[in-house]
Amino acid sequence: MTARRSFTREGEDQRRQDLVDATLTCIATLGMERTTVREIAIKAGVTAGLIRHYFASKDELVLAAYTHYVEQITVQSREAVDMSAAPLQRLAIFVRTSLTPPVLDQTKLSLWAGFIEHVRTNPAMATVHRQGYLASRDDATALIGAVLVESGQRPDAAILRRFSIAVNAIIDGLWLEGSMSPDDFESGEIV
Amino acid sequence: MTARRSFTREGEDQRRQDLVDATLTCIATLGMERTTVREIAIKAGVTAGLIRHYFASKDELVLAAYTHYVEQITVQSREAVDMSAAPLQRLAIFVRTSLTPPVLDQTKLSLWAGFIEHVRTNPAMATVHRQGYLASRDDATALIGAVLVESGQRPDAAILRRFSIAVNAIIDGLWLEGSMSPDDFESGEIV
DNA sequence: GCAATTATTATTCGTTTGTATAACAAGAGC
DNA sequence: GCTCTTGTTATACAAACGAATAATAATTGC
Repeated sequence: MTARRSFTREGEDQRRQDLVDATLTCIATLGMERTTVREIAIKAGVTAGLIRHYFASKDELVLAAYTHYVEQITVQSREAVDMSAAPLQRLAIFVRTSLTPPVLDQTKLSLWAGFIEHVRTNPAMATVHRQGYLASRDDATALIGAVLVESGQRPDAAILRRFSIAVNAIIDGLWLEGSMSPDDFESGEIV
Repeated sequence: MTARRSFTREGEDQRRQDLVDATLTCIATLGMERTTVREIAIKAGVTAGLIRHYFASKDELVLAAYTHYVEQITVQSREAVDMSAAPLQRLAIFVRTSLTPPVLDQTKLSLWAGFIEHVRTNPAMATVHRQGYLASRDDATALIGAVLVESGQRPDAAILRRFSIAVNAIIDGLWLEGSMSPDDFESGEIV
């Protein structure tokens, strides 16, 4: 009588990844408040109950999604940089990558904002965040150090630290403004 | 039988302000997700039903809270600046004010992040946000323009625009990093 | 092919949410 | 002191949430 939905069994890794992707899409488009397990399930093309089969709780799924998000960012920025040539050029590419789509994107901002609250209150989220941030700053520090060496200066640790913080801050700030009100800037003006 | 809570009648303006303040405190400490009308009511020292007597919906209360928040920021930064002397010094104070407590504060970041989602999806919130942002940039533009004039340069509109965007971005970026991981910076290092 | 396994669907549960309504009591006007 | 207004409390309600359980069908191993 009650015609059941037909379904196919994906592999475990595939399903988990589908659910993580659906979660990220959901947070980015709807915001964290309206990201419910039912909405995630719809986006992933499954029913809500399945989520509990792969993740013990919604919080655990969100943590997995955040972890994937952070990893993706660091991997992407490294991939964009490492094959190129001169130090200054590498730094320029690093900046450009951070300030053009798909990194510069309004939905990415929503994603980021949605995670913030959890980062502040959930220790596991905080750990993931911290590691991602430090990795990103290490990358920036290495790039800047290479530029300084190239220009003949000796990379003093304190100065290097200040430079990398400043570069990171400028990128973050421009990213923030660019993502928040994209209509206020012409294409390419930010870079 | 049913001993009722005793209460006193505050004036209308006072009550509305109390509810707005309680809402801001709630979002800042608990995050937007856990900011419920009941929690707000507890923080304001009233029962949940009263909220509907002053605000047609929770969304309307959140909008009122955001409006108050934006106004407070612009007023505070203007108050800190306008009495002082030389243009360059005024700009320095403007920057310093933006990067020291109470503006630089972890809970302020939560507040800000909590509002973001609503700004993107709620037109009324978007309007308030846009006006606040433009006002802030106008202030920065005026300060920078004065500095340029003082240093003998003629304030070209395009250059001025770029400078003010850059200053705003740096402030925002440093504010972001300082608010997010306060332990990573020594006191005063950011400024 | 057939039986065992388990990934997936379907349904249910208790709680919490925003909102609506009813009951009451504090303060104002006379 | 009494009545009237309305700010405030208390209760109720439907919807939605995360989670738990039961039922079923797709796949695997033989």
